[in-house]
Amino acid sequence: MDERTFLEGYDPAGFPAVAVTVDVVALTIRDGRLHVLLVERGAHPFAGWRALPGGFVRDETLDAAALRELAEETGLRPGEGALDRVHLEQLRSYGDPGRDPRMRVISVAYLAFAPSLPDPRPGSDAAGAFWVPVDEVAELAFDHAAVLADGLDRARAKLEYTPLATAFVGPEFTIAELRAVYAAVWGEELHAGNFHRKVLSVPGFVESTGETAPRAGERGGPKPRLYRAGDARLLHPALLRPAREDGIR
Amino acid sequence: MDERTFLEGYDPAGFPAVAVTVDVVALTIRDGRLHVLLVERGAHPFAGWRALPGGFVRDETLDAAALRELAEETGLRPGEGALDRVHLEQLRSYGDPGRDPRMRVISVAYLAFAPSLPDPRPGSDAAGAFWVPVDEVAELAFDHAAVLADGLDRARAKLEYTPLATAFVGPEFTIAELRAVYAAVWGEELHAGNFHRKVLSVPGFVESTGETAPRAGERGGPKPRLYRAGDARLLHPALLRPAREDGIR
DNA sequence: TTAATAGTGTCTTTCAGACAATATTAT
DNA sequence: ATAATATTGTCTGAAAGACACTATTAA
Repeated sequence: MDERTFLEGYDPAGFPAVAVTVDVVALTIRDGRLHVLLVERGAHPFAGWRALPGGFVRDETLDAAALRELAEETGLRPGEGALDRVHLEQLRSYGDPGRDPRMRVISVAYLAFAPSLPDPRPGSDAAGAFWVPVDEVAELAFDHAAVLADGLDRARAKLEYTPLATAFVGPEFTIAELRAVYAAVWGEELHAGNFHRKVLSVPGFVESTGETAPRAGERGGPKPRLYRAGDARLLHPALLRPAREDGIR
Repeated sequence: MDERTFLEGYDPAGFPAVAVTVDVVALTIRDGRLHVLLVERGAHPFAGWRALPGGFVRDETLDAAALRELAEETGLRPGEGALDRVHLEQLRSYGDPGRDPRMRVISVAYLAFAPSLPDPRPGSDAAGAFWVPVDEVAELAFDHAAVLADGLDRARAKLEYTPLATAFVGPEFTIAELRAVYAAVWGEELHAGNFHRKVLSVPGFVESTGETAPRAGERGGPKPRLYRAGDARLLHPALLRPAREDGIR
């Protein structure tokens, strides 16, 4: 039997029923605090609970499914600007039997990083969606609390050795804005002077626009210079996080 | 309708047929070279091609499925030693429509690191399995070449900031053996003296057994001291890879 | 004896982090 | 004027990498 004959006679129904979903950990920074996009579930199971936005995968790539879910839950449309600047990457998959009471569901989780997005409007399959500060997130449906925790770990780690922080700010930004991103994600203040020098010393992290902001901050100070994201994909040397417990045992 | 009523009336067959598989990138070091476990497919599709070991997920966790596939393809049994020392972690998932000609298949890929394992014996659903040096791997079935590439990237990166290298050696090892792991995975020689001092200076990476090897190397030299893996889960400071192109653009 | 290896010492350069100084701007 | 901020300078200590040296052992 050659491969063609085999495929023609192949019966896909011979496998156990498994569903595949994508769930998105969408992060943004508002008022200097890290927020995550949550929805309130309108349907069973976990009706009334908060959850990560997500849904079943259709005839599309996993990346496309994640972007589609994000667009649906935020009410933003691809091609209209805001969504096109979102950084999207796969986080990991979750598939314990019993994580969804309906049936076996494997969820491919994604991480999304965006500059401050507008308040979402309810999508079709969510009773509501909203940005919640990550340190105020209580119980979540399914195993979404673990997914969120993994997503935050990944985000915190990636700030160290990639230029990911630039995904949280606009196309032009000041060093202080970049520092605010690190402070919000890591949850600790950074020394302004050392941070400034360090960012400028990493090749390809940021590049000067030659311009300065039209106006200084609300509490005075010189007009800061403006920068854009550079072309580095890895930071070398990295911006290491201030000494957490050495070598987590 | 409450949640119980909903679940009782729920019909899982209402979803499009999707299959979920696990594929394993199993790495080991033999004769100082990094090898990957491959199988020769006996069944369509891609009959006769080489592929990563893997198969459909049953009623088990994804981790368990990966370990089971690894056991089946190597002929090793859990609980008998060798397999219990294998380090297993999820890599990422692959789900492009069309990556499997039979139907929509989402594959959750795993990375496995093991000390030198015996030659595998053929599993039930593989015509054969064998260790292949990673730099001699040619075409692979499905999108497994990309999966392998991602796995190698991950392995190379994790050597830098985790004690992963100790998963490639036995329970007691010499600094030179550890250095050989780094050399094999990174594909470049490391300075023996600096490596030695560096490894010992990272807290929790290795701990001395107090013993020395009964015999020196084949080409002379003093009897090296023996070490075990320490309790660190992250290396701090990290063992950075020798200057690849700065900040891969 | 020879050659290779284990382990240590030293020096230079780079970088992180603490601290200080100066200039600029909103209020 | 005052206070806060942007940016740059200086200093110390840690760490990476180059190189050298000694002691030990197989062949």
